[in-house]
Amino acid sequence: MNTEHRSGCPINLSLEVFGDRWSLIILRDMIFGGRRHFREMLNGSLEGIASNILADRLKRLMELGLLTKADDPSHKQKAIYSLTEMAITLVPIMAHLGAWGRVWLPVSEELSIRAELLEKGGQPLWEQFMDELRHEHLGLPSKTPPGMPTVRQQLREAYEAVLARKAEAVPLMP
Amino acid sequence: MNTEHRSGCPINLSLEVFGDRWSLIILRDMIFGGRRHFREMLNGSLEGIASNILADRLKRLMELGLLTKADDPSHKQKAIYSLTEMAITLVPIMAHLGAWGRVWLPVSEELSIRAELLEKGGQPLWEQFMDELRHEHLGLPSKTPPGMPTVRQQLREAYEAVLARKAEAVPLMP
DNA sequence: GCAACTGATTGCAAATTGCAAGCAGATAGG
DNA sequence: CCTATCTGCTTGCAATTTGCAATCAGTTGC
Repeated sequence: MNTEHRSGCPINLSLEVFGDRWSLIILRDMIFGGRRHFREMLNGSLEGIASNILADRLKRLMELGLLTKADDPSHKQKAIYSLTEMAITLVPIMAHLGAWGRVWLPVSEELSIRAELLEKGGQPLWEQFMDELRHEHLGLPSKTPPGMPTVRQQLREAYEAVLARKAEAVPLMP
Repeated sequence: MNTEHRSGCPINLSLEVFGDRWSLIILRDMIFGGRRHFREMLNGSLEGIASNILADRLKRLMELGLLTKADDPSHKQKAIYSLTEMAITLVPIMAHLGAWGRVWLPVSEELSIRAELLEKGGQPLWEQFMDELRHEHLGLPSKTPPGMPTVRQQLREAYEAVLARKAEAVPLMP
């Protein structure tokens, strides 16, 4: 890991970690999209990341301690990437970034519904989400009751509801 | 302003605004360091920004609507840069970034004391700080009582207290 | 007059990015 | 088997961005 830092300022050091155009996008897809494999991230990315950049950033994020990599038992060449606690605690920052972008930037409705939900849910929802991520990526026991819908499910359903409503309002095949 | 976006996702759009190594550093120095002039930012920057990059980013941040520029009456070639409301509402994000960096990255004590104070103060302190920034940069009437120390003063005093304590513990000139 | 200061700009080498193609090994279907 | 597809990842190359030093013209204080 690179130990040359521009300064010891917390904001600067945070920027050195994900102050580029791709690192946070990758983490976003892992956190909110549940992606764990190279191809999933490569093909599922809305923004169209290039494979060499993805490989480079995954390596870098591992060196920085935000991700770990393990073999996937289902396929000998498949690797599963997991978030570390360090990355999971980015959830509040993601929520704030989304909330800020929703106010000031030309977001699309279907892609911003998740940010809206996350903003309205506030700290308690973020805590529940981080708990779920710890269960999913670190194998910790989840505190979420079995019957309760997961945060990712809630986000997904809200997203699909918007899509359905838009499809009805402006039908592609009347 | 560039209108080509990679996607309408709020997080992506936010990253397109300050997903680089310098934009947020400049805003940090303006917000927390109170810098308003080109030279102040150029020479005062801990991280050593180059003048062409600074000029480019100031221009870009103006085009994006985060900064405005006005003539300084005291010097015909001097320009004063002001934060817009859009930039002022980044304070909570800065606070979270600082808090995260303080936990996970090798921050220096004297530079992280401000992040610690901002974290402990929470939303109420951020609101007061944003109110002060609106007064300073937008000319709005401040709601802060006259006798009350400003947030920037508090941050500055805490920073200097740490410096003084460290100087005593490890004196340069015994 | 002149040095210091103002917000920049320029030229150039180095690093980073984006894109397409290609890689070897693993697996699935016929 | 045999081939087609999938796996994570690498390579080559052009285009862009960055970092650094030097420079600029106008302004100010002395």
